[in-house]
Amino acid sequence: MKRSHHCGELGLAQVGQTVTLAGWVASRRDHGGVIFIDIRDRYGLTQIVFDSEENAPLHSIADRLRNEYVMAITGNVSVRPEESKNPNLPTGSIEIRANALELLNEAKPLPFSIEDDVHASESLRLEHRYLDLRRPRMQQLLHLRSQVTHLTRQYLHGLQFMEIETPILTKSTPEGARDYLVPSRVNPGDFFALPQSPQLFKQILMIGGLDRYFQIARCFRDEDLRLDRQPEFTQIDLEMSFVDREDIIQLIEDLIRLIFKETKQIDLPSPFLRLSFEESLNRYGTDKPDLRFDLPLHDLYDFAKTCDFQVFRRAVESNGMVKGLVIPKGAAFTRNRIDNLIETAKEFGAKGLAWVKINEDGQLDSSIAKFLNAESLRNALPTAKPGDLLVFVADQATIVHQVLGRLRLLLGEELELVDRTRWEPVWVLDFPMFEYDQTSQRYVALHHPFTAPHPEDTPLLDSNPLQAKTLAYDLVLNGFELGGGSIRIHSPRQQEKVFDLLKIAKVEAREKFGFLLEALESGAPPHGGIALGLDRLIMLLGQTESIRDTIPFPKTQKAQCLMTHAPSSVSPEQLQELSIRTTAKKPAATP
RNA sequence: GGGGCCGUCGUUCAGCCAGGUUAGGACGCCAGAUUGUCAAUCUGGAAGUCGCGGGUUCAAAUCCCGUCGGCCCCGCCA
Repeated sequence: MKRSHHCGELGLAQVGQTVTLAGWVASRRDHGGVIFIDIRDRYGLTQIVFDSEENAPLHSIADRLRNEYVMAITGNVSVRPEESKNPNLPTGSIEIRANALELLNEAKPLPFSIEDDVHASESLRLEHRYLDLRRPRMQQLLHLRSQVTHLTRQYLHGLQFMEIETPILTKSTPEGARDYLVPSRVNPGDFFALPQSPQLFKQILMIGGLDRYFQIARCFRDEDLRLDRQPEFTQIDLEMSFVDREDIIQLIEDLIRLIFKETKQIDLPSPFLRLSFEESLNRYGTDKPDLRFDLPLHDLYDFAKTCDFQVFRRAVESNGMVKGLVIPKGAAFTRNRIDNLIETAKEFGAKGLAWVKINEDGQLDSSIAKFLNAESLRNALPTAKPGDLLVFVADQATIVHQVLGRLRLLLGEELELVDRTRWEPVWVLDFPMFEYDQTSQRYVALHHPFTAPHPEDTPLLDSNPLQAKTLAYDLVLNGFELGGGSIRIHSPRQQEKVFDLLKIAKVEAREKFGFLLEALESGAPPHGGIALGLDRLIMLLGQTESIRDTIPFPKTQKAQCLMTHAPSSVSPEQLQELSIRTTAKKPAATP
């Protein structure tokens, strides 16, 4: 029995036809003389009727059907009695009156039932992912993912991009994330690394004259997991020659707008908003701002400089800052709630959190009342209204931004300031080239060491590297970093200078990136590119709360696969063949 | 490496704070009934070493310590 239709397509138009459907028993309602079976496949549900008066032998076979049995049925498409139509089901105005049934497979009782509002815990779902994947919601997300990669390929192919694969077994590089290592059997003691990104290879491709490259690239980073972070993830990775920053921004904006329009009928703004790194940090305390709500950080430098509150004055006098949030209707917060807010601020790294309530009558109620001059506070925060709560953090800039940036997000959620129907893409531009790392006493690249500086900032590499800005760009959507890229350095002299500044010794640079430096000396075109996090894009587009829902077989927070139980120990023979001895306490697997 | 929440029939929860009945509900499962359901219904039934180990106690799901696992966060993620 071969299926003639799928389970989501039959309607009144097919009434009278004999059809064959195949799928899983989604639900079974046994009324004695008549049995209703919902048959499910990827496309939908269709109700099958087994009537003992019409076909007694078949009815008694159907009596054996249980949830998730796999079957094929043949029958006639019939109009349902008017009062039995189901408006909630796309196929709800018809049913199939069965006249043949082939039981293709049985299923034992399941650990959880296949339904969209899952009651099962996520670990149970991951352990039995094959069942979880039968849920329409999971299938919908994977379909969305497939649609997005298809649109991307179509769009980029249309623009003369070539899809090119880069190695999965590659070279470990210093800096950046921890590498996943793969031992080389034929080179005892040597290791491949799985790529954190195809960065170097795509630059080499440009030098190779391939001009426009893209790849739906799997990337690996051996770092701890988060809600939006998996150790293996997928990037829409591309690189172009003879382009400037604007070309790439345009190209990506068009792609993202196309994806949102085609898959969700959402019109994203054109052009996307842009913020400099500095503006973003000053206003939102982060370089990945969620712009679905306002609640900006207010600078209180002038107020702090002249106020009587020592903590504030000392902060600005020692190169720190004082910033605050104006929390709408916050004056109604109980003392307890404010205390909790202070605790949270401390957890985020603040030494404390000063607060001022502006009561409805305009009177101030504050933890620092005796130091406050109401007049100068009003001047400093003209937008603050009666009924608001002001909170302040005084510290070094990084702390102030981190604490207030996170409080902003927290309050945005708690006070339901976030408009979930809004989509706020924003480019964050002009990142500094370097940060100074106190622990290692050296500069570190904010983006990566191949990022080109602004042409007008090039002299700063010699005079004041921390002031130099790059031609990097991050695309942020609703507070999630969707991707980032840059125009790359194509001059070998400039690349060496950056390695020098990063204190990557010449020998080391030659050893790790020698092929790149050499390639740069062989006629490298100006080039640049970007990588977009596909999983996060699907997570946002699909409006699901975890990146794991967008990946068919994700890892748990301990980077394990609950279904296959990977990673696992291997036999001593395997290890010996690879010239590897482990110091782990765990015994090796027995063969 | 650190902080927080959680772990009880197949599943999901209650019980734990204040130790003491036969550890209870719902869904699922099994059997029977049932010709218009679509969360079908009705009747009956089976099902739990309370994550694991140790301790306190006359007595531990409950209190204490450790450990394992899941999730969220910090660090980390150029």
